[in-house]
Amino acid sequence: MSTTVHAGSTERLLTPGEVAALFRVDPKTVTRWASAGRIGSIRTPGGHRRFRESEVRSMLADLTSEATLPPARP
Amino acid sequence: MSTTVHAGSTERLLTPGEVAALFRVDPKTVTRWASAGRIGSIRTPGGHRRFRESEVRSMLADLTSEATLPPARP
DNA sequence: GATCACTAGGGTAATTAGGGTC
DNA sequence: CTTGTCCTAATTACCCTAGTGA
Repeated sequence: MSTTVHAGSTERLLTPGEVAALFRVDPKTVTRWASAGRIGSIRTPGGHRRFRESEVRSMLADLTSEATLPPARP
Repeated sequence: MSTTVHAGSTERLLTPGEVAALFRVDPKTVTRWASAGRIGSIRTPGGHRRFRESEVRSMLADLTSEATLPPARP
């Protein structure tokens, strides 16, 4: 089947180990995220998982979103 | 110059426990710093926090220059 | 065809988050 | 006002063996 895999697939896929290194977690944890549906995953014919780099980077963009810097007073 | 954050994915991350060990405080205290916006943090999909090593080192450097600087001698 | 690194899967400890209190 | 400690629930880390990927 020649599907339209040519257009938007310039997307780089990351392995569980690579994603784990970016988040500073164990590769098994990344697998658990995929099983829980917290992160999109693509399975190889053999059952291994691959993750979209753009999606992973979007999650990492959550920098300093804890507090909304209140008016600093001296 | 200031630290630019546009390529931050290659940044090494530290766990709350590691940061706590560096500052000699309780991990709970590190969590409070993050909640107060005193330190930047990245959240894993599971809700756990990760901290940038470079930022932590900068804060540690500030502590060193706080009172450990004797009169500079020529 | 054979080798090596990585991954899936399950099960059990260790960390962390969150609130409340001193 | 900041820190340390109490609790419970959730998330994560490390153990193993077999299969997949390159």
